[in-house]
Amino acid sequence: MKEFVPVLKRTKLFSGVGDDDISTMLSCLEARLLTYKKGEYVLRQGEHLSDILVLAEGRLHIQRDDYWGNRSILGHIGVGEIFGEAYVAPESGTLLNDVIAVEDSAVFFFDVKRVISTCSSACRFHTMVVQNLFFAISEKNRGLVQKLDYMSRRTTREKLLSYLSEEAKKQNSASITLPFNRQQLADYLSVDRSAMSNELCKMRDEGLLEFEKNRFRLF
Amino acid sequence: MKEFVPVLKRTKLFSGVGDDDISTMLSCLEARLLTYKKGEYVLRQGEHLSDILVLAEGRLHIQRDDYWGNRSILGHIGVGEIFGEAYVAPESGTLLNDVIAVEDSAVFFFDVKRVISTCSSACRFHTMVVQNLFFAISEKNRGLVQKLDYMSRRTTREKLLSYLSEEAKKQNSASITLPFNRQQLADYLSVDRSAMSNELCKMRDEGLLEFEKNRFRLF
DNA sequence: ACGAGTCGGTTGTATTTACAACAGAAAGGA
DNA sequence: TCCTTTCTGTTGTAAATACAACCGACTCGT
Repeated sequence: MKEFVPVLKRTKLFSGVGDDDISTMLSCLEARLLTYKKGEYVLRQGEHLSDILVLAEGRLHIQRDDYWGNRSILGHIGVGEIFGEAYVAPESGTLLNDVIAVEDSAVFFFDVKRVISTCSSACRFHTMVVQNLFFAISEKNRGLVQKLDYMSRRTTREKLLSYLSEEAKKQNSASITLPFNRQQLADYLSVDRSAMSNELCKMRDEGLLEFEKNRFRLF
Repeated sequence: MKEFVPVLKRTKLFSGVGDDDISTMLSCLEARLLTYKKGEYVLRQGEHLSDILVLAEGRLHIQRDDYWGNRSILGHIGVGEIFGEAYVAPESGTLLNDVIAVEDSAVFFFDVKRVISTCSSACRFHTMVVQNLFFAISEKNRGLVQKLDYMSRRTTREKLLSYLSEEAKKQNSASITLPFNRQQLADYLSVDRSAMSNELCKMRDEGLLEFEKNRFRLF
């Protein structure tokens, strides 16, 4: 478990906490480290959860199998990311998605009650971890609101424009580099890739923007 | 300010905290109470925010004016609700929406740094408030993920089915009562009302469900 | 240099949607 | 009761979308 302290140190959850203090907290929080082989389920839709999770090693997919068995991948979880935090409230409903290891992976489990109950003075940095957690969730929340904003637009063009103009605002420039290729962008905005590609070209022909690969410039 | 203690007592933020302790905490947290006339802005898109807000009195709209000045109402805030929590992280971006008073309103402002830094022993319940806040945001987070799930569907029918079946799961019955009328449901799912109405009737004719007003039964 | 695989753009068609306009039913107030 | 307003369903049309199929450019490993 100690071997992952350097990894934890770089996570949002333990940001600003020293190695020794992280080690101490792992015991204090009764952290558990579970490992998964490629293809195994880490979390299953419909379960209840009372732990905050942090990926220590490997890579995970967030996916959903709908009504008719169609599988869709909603997102990825990389090393150091926090997840599960949306389901740990006492009155919270069950998990809405599956989480699956796409590589051999290791996951830290922290009982949420221990995390948010500041304990004895032994953990000097416990308060900081609580704050880190709070801010991490807050930011995630904003990201979700943001995405909902894009997704609530009716047409592909509107979705693209709202996404691109927001990204331009964020990167503070009319020239922006997207973190997606076309397929990923289409997935993110929940539209058809070819229709989106088509729309992008129309917008370029109308002089609204230009692009090359994942670099865009807005006018 | 004290006059709103009974209101605060019933909020998620102060759930489980006694009247006297709430009064104490109002000072300790340096809470500010601001009032707004009908039509005034409480928050403006693009601003930064470092406070958690709780509506003490009145009613607010969350709205967005898009590119071309089209106004759309994204939601309502009722008495006792917490808002603003998605924007208070130090690295957080600016507000994504406007918040406007649709009635004369009163709003509590709590500086987030004070809220999540547990103070001296004077505030016995400070830890509980931090936990309350955490769980409130966690639940909000789940709600957003849920809505994203509906919205990521491509067709109106799929959106309806995912929403209705989830609601049936939540209400633990095939007969469910929706908290929306048709227009509100259409707004929630970001689809056209008449198209949705049409689709609902088609689904009824196909024997997938039946409904009367906002009572639905799934088959 | 070769072939496999990935990526982005294009096209055509069937499906789905938005939008506008209208009508009947229900609710609520004067 | 009558009038107004709100809610819901219906229809037609123009617009937008999904989907499938295909093509060329590019990358990468051998």
